[in-house]
Parts: sequence; C-alpha cells; structure tokens
Amino acid sequence: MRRRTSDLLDDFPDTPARRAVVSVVRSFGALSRRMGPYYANFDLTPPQFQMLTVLNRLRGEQVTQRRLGQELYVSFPNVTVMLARLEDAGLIEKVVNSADRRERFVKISRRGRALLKRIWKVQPDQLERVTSGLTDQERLDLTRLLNKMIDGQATPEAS
Amino acid sequence: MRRRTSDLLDDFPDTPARRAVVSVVRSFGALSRRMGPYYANFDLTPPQFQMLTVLNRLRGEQVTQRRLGQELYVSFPNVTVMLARLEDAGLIEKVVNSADRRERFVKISRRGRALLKRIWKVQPDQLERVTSGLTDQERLDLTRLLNKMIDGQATPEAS
DNA sequence: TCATAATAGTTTAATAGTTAACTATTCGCT
DNA sequence: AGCGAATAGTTAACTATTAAACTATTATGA
Repeated sequence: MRRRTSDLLDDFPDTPARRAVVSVVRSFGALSRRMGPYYANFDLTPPQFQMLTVLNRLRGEQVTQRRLGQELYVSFPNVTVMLARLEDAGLIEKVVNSADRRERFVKISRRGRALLKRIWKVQPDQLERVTSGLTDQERLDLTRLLNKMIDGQATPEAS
Repeated sequence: MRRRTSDLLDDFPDTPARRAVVSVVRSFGALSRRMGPYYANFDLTPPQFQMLTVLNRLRGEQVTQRRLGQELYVSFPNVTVMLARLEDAGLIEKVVNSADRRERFVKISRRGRALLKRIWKVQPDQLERVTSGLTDQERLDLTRLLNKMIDGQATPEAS
C-alpha cells in the first residue's frame, strides 16, 4: 500500500496553511533532487543556474549584489560566495561602481551566456518531465497560487 | 514601480512547466527565510524541525534512516549528518536492529516530543502569516497541485 | 562453504545557506 | 571639516545538501 505524500496524521493541528507549507517544502526537495544531476552535466549546480538566469534576465541593468540577493530570495553573504565561484569559472564579471565604490555591478560574461544557451537547448524536456504530473492549465494555476503567496506574505510583526 | 515575482522576460522559452518550476524554487526560498528565524527561537533549523515532525508522525513504526531520506526527499548521507546533530541534542535515539545489524531504527525522544509540543503551541500563527496571501481554499488547491506534481513526476529515462 | 552481489549506513570533499561580526565607503548634520 | 549613522560587501562559524567512495552486514547461488 503506497503512502501518499499528503499524509500528515500526527497530533499537530492540520490546517490548510500547514498543508500548503509542507507541500512547498517537499516539492522543492523533489524538484531539486531531480534537476540536480541534469545541471551537473554542465558543471553547474541548480543555484548557480538560477543565478546565471537572473543575471541574464537583468543584463542591461546595473545589478548590485544586494539586488541579486533579493531576486534569488537568498542572503547577501551567500551571494558573495556564489559569485566568487562563478567568477572563478569565468561565467560572471564584477565591476566596482566608480560613482559609489561600495557597490559592485555584476554581469554575466560571454561565456556565461553561451553556457545558458547550451543548457536551454535541452532544458524544456527536463522541465516537462519533472512537472509531468500536471496539465499545462494546472501548471499555470500552480504558478499563480505560488506567486500570490509570495507577493502576499504578511510582513513580520512590526514589534 | 514594483517588480512582480512572476516576471521572467529573458530569451528562454517561457512554458507553463518552466513557470511552475521557477515558482516552486522561489516560494521555497521565501518560506525558508521567513520561517527560519522562528525555529531559531527553539534552537532548531527548519530541516531539523521537519525531521522531528516526520519521526513523530512515524512513531510506533520501526523507521530506518533509508526511510527517513525518502520521507524528507533528501539523500541518505544527509540523514546521517542531521541525525548525529539531533542525537547530540538529545532529541532522537538510534537503536541497532538486532535482526539485521545493518539497520538502525530511529525514534524521537521524550525530549524531542516535548520540544515539538512547545513549538506547535505558537506555530499556527506563523503558518498563517507566511501563507496570508491565500484563502483557505487556495491553500488547499495549492497543496493538491503540488502533491499531484510530486506523485506524478516521470521517472528518469530508463536509458 | 564461500565468493559475489546487494543493502544500510558513514565518511569525504564539495557547494549552498544562515546569522553575526567585520571592513570600506558614503551620507547627514552640526 | 569631521564625527556618527547608514549602506555594500566580505569573512567566520555553523548547518544542510549532494555525489562518490568507503565499511559493515546480510543475501544469493554455484
């Protein structure tokens, strides 16, 4: 008898909010483990791919590391470390802002863009596979709900 | 002008599958960053809390570390490391299975259960807050879609 | 019986992520 | 000017995570 992923069955109140959060955590784990080996073929980790994707989308803008942390929902120190590795690999470049030398503008390199293009050639199949339990309409519904949840998160108590 | 989390706007094909995956990744990041400080009040990390929750739900069963990895969508070596820390903290116990001495059964300790109960007293508010962008019905819809996605993931190519 | 395969778990080396404490630079104000 | 607050980024110490290689134990089958 196969267990369903939705089973909770403990003695903690089983609210819709809890079910939603648990599902998001589980889904992320399942997706990461499925996509990881795929990115490894290109000597990238999933977060590194995310970083390159964001930098590519924002190319043309002057992107600070602060901004990257916000885009990726990740802490600022983490951005420093990730960028260091991507810079070693020649996939990104950092330039100090001469108008405010505290800041460094980050951009994807030629080599980074070339890598993204190679990945994109085969990625759609992979994305289809990991979401193959859903129809296209369901995928869009899911996207809408998740974005609504992120955008609508109550701010921490203004204590 | 505020950016929406749903913006993609790069030159990679924008399919429903891609939107769904990107949203899951972003949501997990946003949730983790919001919930992390809350668990820190109890000297736990979010994954440690997840682990205790699973062990609590499965108490009464003889749970191997293998099984825990599957429940948490996490690799087996990771389970070893996490359990070591939880054991040091006295929150779990491991017992070698005398019938098959390769296996160790893991159970939550009295102290672990007591901690969970303290957390549960205040957790519902927190879960409401991070999902406050959604109605109860939307939370359940979201749960259903995510679980369907996990359960329906196509297996890796049988190459 | 005994060698081989399979299984459970651990260790190792690497990246990712956090918070807290630090440095460097700029801004504000007197 | 110049001192103090604010801001951008880095470093340090820690936990989480993975894949790959390892150990220990059990199952299989000639």
